[in-house]
Amino acid sequence: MNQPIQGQSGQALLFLTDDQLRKGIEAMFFAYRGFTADPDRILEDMAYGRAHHRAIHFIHRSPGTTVNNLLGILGVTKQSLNRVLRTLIADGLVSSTVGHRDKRERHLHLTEKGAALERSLSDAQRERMRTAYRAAGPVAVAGFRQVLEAMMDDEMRHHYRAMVDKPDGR
Amino acid sequence: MNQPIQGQSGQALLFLTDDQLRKGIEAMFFAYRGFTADPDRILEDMAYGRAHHRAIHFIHRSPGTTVNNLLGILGVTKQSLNRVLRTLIADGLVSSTVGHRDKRERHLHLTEKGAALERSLSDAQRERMRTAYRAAGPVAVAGFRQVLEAMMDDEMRHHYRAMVDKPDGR
DNA sequence: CTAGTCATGTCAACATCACTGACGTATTGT
DNA sequence: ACAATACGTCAGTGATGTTGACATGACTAG
Repeated sequence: MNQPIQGQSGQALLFLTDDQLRKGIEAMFFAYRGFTADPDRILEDMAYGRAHHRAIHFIHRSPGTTVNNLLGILGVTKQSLNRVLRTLIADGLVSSTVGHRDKRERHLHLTEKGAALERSLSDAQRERMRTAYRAAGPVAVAGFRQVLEAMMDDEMRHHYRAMVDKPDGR
Repeated sequence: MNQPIQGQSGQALLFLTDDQLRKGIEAMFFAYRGFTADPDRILEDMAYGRAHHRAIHFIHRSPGTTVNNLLGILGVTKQSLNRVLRTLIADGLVSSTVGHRDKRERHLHLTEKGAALERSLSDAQRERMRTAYRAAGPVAVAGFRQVLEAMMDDEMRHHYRAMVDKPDGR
C-alpha cells in the first residue's frame, strides 16, 4: 500500500485504495470543523455569521477590492453578498467608496472597527493553524498546501494563486 | 523563512509568519469548496443537500450506528439530524431497526438504494481526492493528513481516530 | 417496584445563508 | 443613441442550523 509506481511521464503514481481516500475525506470533514470553530464562537454572540467572516477576511486581504471581485472570490450571488455587506457597512465595519476611474465600482475597505474584528477573528484562526503547523512540522506543512491546492477547482486555484503570490497581501 | 528551529524537546519549531498562516487559511477555504463541489452537484437535482450526504456517508462508514452516535459525529442537534433522517427513511435510502440489546436504540443501515447513492457521491469525491493525491505525491499526502489531524478539536480527533483505525470501515 | 435517566421522535418558532428572477439606476464603452 | 457593466434591492423559496418544550418507551438504580 502507498507504494509509488513509476508513471509514464516520470511522475510517481500512487496505488490508492478506497480506504485511504476515505480517510482523507473524513480528515477534511473533521479538520474543517476545527478550522471554523474558533471564529464561529466569536461571531455567535454578535449578529454575524460565517459569511460575514469571509467577507471581512477578503476585504482585509485585498483592501479596495470591488464588489464584483469579491463575488468571484466568494462564489456566491450578489444578493447573498449584498445582504452581508449591507449590515457590515451599516454597522460601520466596512466602508464603500465610489471608484475613481470607474464610478460604477465601489471600493471596499475595513474601518478601524472592522479591522479590530478582523484581528480578533484571524488571531484565533491563526493560533490554531500555528499549533497544527508546529505539531506537524515543515515537511508536512508543504505537503498539506500541495494537496489542498491540487484539490481546488481551476477557478478557485486561480484566485488562490493570485492572492498567495502577492508578497504581503496588499 | 520556514526554517526549522530546534525546540527544547528536540521537536522542530517553526518560525511562522502571519503571512504563511494566512496562506494556509485561504488554502483550506478554497480547497474545501472543491472538496464538496462534486457531491453538491449530484445532490442539487434531488431534494437533498450536504447534510444528507454527511448522514449517508457515516451510516455507510459505520453500518448499524445509532442515532446518538451519529449525533456525536456530526455535531448537530437531534432535531436537525432527525429532519434529515426522516426524509432519508421515508425515501427508502436508510433503514432504522430497533436495537436488540437496548430496545431504545435505533440501528441505521443503508438500503440498496441508499448504498447506490452513496456510491455515486463518494465516487465523485474520491476521484477528486485521488487526482489531488497523485498530483502531490506520497510525502505530501502524509503531511496533509498530519496537519489536518492536528487542526481538529479534541473531540473530533477522537471520532476520527476511532474510525480511521478500523481496518475497512465495518 | 417506583423513580429517574436515557434514546428517540416530534412540534413550534426562529435565524442564517444560500438560491432564482425581476427591476432600477448610474456609468461606461461602442 | 444604445448596449453592456457594476451595483443595489425587492420578493419568494429552500436547506440547514438553533432553542425550548413535550411525549413515549425502555432501561436502571434505589
